[in-house]
Amino acid sequence: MTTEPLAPTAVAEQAPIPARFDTLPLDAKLLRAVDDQGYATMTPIQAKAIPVVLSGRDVMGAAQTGTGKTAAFSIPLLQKMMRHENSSTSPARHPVRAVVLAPTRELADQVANNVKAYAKHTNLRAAVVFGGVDMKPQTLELKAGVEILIATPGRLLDHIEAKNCVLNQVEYVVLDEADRMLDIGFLPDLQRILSYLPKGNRQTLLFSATFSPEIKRLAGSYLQDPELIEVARPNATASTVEQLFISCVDDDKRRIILKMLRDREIKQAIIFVNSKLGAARLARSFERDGLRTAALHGDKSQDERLKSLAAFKAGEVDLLVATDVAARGLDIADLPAVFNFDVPFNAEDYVHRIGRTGRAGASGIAVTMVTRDDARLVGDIEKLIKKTIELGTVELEDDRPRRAPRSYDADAEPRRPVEVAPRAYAESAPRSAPAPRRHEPRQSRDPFFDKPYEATVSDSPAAWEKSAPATASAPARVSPNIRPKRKLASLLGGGPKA
DNA sequence: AAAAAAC
Repeated sequence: MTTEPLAPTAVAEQAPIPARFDTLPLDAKLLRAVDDQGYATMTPIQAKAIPVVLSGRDVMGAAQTGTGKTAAFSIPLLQKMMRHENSSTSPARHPVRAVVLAPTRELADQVANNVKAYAKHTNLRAAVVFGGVDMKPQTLELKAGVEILIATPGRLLDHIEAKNCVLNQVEYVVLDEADRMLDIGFLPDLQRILSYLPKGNRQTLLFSATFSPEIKRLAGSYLQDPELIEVARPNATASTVEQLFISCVDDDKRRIILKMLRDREIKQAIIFVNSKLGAARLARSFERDGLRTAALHGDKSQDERLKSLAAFKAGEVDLLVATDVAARGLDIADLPAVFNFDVPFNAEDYVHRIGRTGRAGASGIAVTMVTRDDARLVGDIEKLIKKTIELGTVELEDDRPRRAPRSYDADAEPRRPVEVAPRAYAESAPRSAPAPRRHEPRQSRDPFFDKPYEATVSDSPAAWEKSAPATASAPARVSPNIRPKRKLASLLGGGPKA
């Protein structure tokens, strides 16, 4: 019996070599499309789920945000459907065989674009239908024949009842964001849709990053002999997202966000709020601050919604102020940060909101503004994700008379008193180098981004202006990521109105 | 306390 410790190298964990897509029994047309997308190796959920979906089993799949769930169901789905692939132009030869449901229009659109990309070398046809836009173009597409139909529930029912599509040959049903699709708000529509599908022989696939025990139980009644695939504990947040709570008062939220954007040199961020009106107002406020801002919420026309999202994805705006319409599924490449201006009412929504950053292995930061009234919601979140999140404060340089402090934990024993000045979170940085952590996208779209920038800890507009590198050739910049349309001093002077 | 999803 030896007690000799193993050499460190001997116990060092060998990272498993990720399996490649081309080791799977997939048609060359699909492998080519996957390769076209730039993917070679599978994520854990893909490696586990694809063979099971191919085997024909029902699946309930849980994996963290940003780990490739869409590909995990759409690639094997297409593979199975290719067995009856045909090049006929007759609509009758292209009956709807797969229905994919998503909880928001933008997500349905995104999923459809993904499915179309994977299907592009096949003869399978995919289409998306969602509300808020003219039905006619969708109707024409449906009548021309579509094998894979991606939809939001309401508009799909509209088309079914208008007899624009027939679902009596559907073999596959996918619920993306399945726990949302099964919750009380969607369940009636979902059940009606399912009532139009043939009984029996159907493969059902449920995917989400969050599954409550109740939803899991409910989901079981929609599945036959399902395989439960969990590559992480359900409700786990992505490990690539650094999370932070900031104890504050309502009046300071906006300026704290501005300060953190600047101190951490955050290029782009989604700011989540709990109401449509709040989103519209906050977006206007950031706009007045001179920041390139777009709003995304359900009171906007669908045209405006799609434009806001497209402008944000294109980097034409830096801030997207959104309600929970943007909480789930949306894939915005290399988004460096998410702010919760309001703590979400549902802890699950917190997981999804912060999952807009830190996707596909990129790093991200998620900052949640917490007031005293939010104590219970914060508790719910930490319980759900089984994690305690660092709670800090951000000092604003501020001469204004203040109301009595009402920040979260103001009276309690400070839980984790942290000064969120730039250096407080640079754990890896030595004290002598108090540089703020930078959240660089993998590919910088901003030629100014890597320019040296002297961070300041001041929140005063005057100091903010001073820190801007002004040259004759380049316009004055307050930070590499925030481009003022007007002088900030004239905008921020006096701070926000109560 | 809200949002989302059909017209």
